Amino acid sequence: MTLPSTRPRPCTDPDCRGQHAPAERVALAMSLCAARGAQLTTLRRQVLELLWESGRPTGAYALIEALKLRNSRPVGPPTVYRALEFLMSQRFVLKIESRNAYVPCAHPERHHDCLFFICSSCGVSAESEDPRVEQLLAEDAAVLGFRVTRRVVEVEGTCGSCIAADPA
Amino acid sequence: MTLPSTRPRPCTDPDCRGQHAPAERVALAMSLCAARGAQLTTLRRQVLELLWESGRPTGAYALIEALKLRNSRPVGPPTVYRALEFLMSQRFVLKIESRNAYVPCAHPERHHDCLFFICSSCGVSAESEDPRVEQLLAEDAAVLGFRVTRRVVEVEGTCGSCIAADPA
DNA sequence: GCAAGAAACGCAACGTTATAACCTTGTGTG
DNA sequence: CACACAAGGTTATAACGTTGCGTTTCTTGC
Repeated sequence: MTLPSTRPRPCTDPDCRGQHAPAERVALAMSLCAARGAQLTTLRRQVLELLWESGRPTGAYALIEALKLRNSRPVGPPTVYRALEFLMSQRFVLKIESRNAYVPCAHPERHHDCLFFICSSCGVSAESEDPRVEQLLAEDAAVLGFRVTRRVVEVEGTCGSCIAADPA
Repeated sequence: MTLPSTRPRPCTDPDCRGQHAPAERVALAMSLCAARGAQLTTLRRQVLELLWESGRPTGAYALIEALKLRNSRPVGPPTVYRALEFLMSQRFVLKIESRNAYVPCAHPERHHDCLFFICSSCGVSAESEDPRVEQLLAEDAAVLGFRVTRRVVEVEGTCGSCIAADPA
């Protein structure tokens, strides 16, 4: 399987002035790694590039297929999962739990919780954030005496483009 | 594998006056099915009972094992997945996406979105709801022109009991 | 430069979660 | 009885993820 053709992912952050072309995002990851003393190896960089080029949540096995095409030498599941683990530890990538798929994070330099809108029709996901939601979840957790380590917020539905294309 | 012993699941809804013992919950499901013209067959009822008795998110294959013990006659994965699909369609059960596991819903009679707090330490999940979160997500979706069909909100962390037991 | 240790990667096998495809059974209806 | 239909059984396989271990590559202190 080949990954879908390059498609810029929109940033839904109204304050965002960043460049979200794959090259810029990978360059940001490289500079963050340098600052953090982490190694963005060739393999890890390739996985991140593929995720940016895909434009939609992509499964680990699709990445394996794409790496095979790009590299001639095939890689196994553990290799890709380790790369994903690293990229997630650096917050360059996040997992969409409801899809068992992975997406690049537009703003790894900022520490925030992401919020995803995933289109059931075309498969594209839009990354967003809403500090008000984070705040409410923190309040609800406090009431329960619950210490939060991670938030998963995924909204499924139909994106504007698909509604326009097929107003069912 | 046997399921964990019976453990009442707390309802975090402050307005709740319902009885959450497994028997009461299953009885509610039966009456809702009667009203809806849906069939809560023996198998489907057993799966729902097991989920209520488990007290924590339970995987499909654990349910298969538990059904084997309870029934002598083993059931295959498709059978259990079909039962879960039915129970989810009736809103008696929800899936915890970040765990690939299933939990019974305390209030299938009300149409609402659930919010889960899942303890990484003991595995217990607390079901909650917060209309304010639903509202904010609806607003964010509207800005994107996105039509929502489902919300997944799962908060991972450490529950109060585990913090008290091991204040690391 | 070079040895020692750590980090990353390759590989085979395996474990877990979920679905496809097809068949059987039971039940209600004309 | 013939038929339609919903539910469940059976087999196989797809899809997702991990363990264990050996090898390579990179870094670091001398």
